[in-house]
Amino acid sequence: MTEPGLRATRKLQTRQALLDAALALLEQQSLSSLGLREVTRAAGIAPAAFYRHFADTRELGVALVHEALASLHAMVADIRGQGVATDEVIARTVDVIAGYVRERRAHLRFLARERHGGVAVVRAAIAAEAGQFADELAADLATRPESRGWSEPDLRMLASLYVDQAMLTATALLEVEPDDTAALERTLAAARAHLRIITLGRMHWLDQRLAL
Amino acid sequence: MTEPGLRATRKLQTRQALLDAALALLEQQSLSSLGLREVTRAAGIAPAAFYRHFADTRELGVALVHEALASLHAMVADIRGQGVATDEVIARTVDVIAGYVRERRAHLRFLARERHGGVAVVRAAIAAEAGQFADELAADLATRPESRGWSEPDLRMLASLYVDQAMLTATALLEVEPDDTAALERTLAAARAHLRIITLGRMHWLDQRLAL
DNA sequence: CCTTTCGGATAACATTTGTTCACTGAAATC
DNA sequence: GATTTCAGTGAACAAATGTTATCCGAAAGG
Repeated sequence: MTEPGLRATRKLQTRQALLDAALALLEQQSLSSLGLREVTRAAGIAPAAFYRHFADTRELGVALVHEALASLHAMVADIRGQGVATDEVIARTVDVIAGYVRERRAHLRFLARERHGGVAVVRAAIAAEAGQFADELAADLATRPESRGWSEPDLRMLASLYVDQAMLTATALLEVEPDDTAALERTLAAARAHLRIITLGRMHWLDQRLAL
Repeated sequence: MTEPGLRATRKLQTRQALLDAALALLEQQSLSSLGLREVTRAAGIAPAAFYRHFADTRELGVALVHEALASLHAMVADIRGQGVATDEVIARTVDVIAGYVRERRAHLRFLARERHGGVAVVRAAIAAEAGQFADELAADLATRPESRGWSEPDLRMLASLYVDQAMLTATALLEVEPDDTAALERTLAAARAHLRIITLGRMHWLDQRLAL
């Protein structure tokens, strides 16, 4: 394994500057309207230098997807690592989401905006990562005692519901003004209630498959 | 009440041409990158004529929101109008959503894209309409026998969960190729399962408020 | 130490953009 | 029937865009 090299690290620095500048600009617009010159101007480099790192703003968008989800992976691993009781899981999950919204607001806004945005490759990148998340969660759910009797596809289905719901909670939190504590608590309460309904449904999934 | 007038109807026609052209263009990009000239070109009128109808492309976006949701209101009223048994509701709901995706694909894609998109006024317009939907649904749920014992805020919470889930199902269907029947059926099955979990959770909401 | 590599700067280009202004001609008003 | 209203045209503008080619200088490699 070789050293990074001085030139390579400098290159990574300006690449990061481009990503940071783009992320800041994307709080007020979407990727398909993000201009190449706009980004280089904000990053403090010449327009032509952009091509040393990305061919497109679309390609830059894909890089942002991976950057945004790298930190999220670690965070989720944190929850499922420690074995918590079921009644704590809901509270802890919502707290973790809220913390992520607080700390990585720009990243999350980008994901929410581009998940159904105008750039196909970015949509695909996000969908792939979200699917992987659901896979990981399904594998984790399979180890829990509550999942006795659950088929593998059903667990995957449940996991995707949780992932979707987490994303929904996160985007709802994005709409809340960060210092509006009343609205924040209202949103958090709704998120907890939604999770509780899903958990209740999960508990009774095997009760009466045909009776419903 | 006066007649529409010949000139007024002609104006409405070109306005509609602008909306149609914009909607077509927005299948491959998002509103914040939609150009005024681009729209007028596709609609077949001079760029300057745009200002006779909208001040902005943002304003055009808001008009599109209302156009998209007008037809949806009628559709939802259709479901809740006829009293169907609970076990049919899930199947019918998913069918209606699937039908809407088939018939109003472009409108729905626009809504999904701009719900968290880069244009604040459009986001606000969509959020307002979605909230109204949840209100209507909550009022409808209150009349049903299954809702005995539910508080009003809890019904509102449940309604918003249903609305969110419907939107999620619709956007999932948008990602499916229209002629890929296998993928379509897979997506529909997942949607039905998700709805069933929520419905099960709803049935047991009052069971054990504190036990969870 | 000399040569190659390569991230970045500078300058120029053809296009496209939003907005304005004065205009035209047909519908509406009196 | 004369006059006013007004949706749409055509031309012009300054500004901004993506992309290319050429050059510079420092790091990397021999």
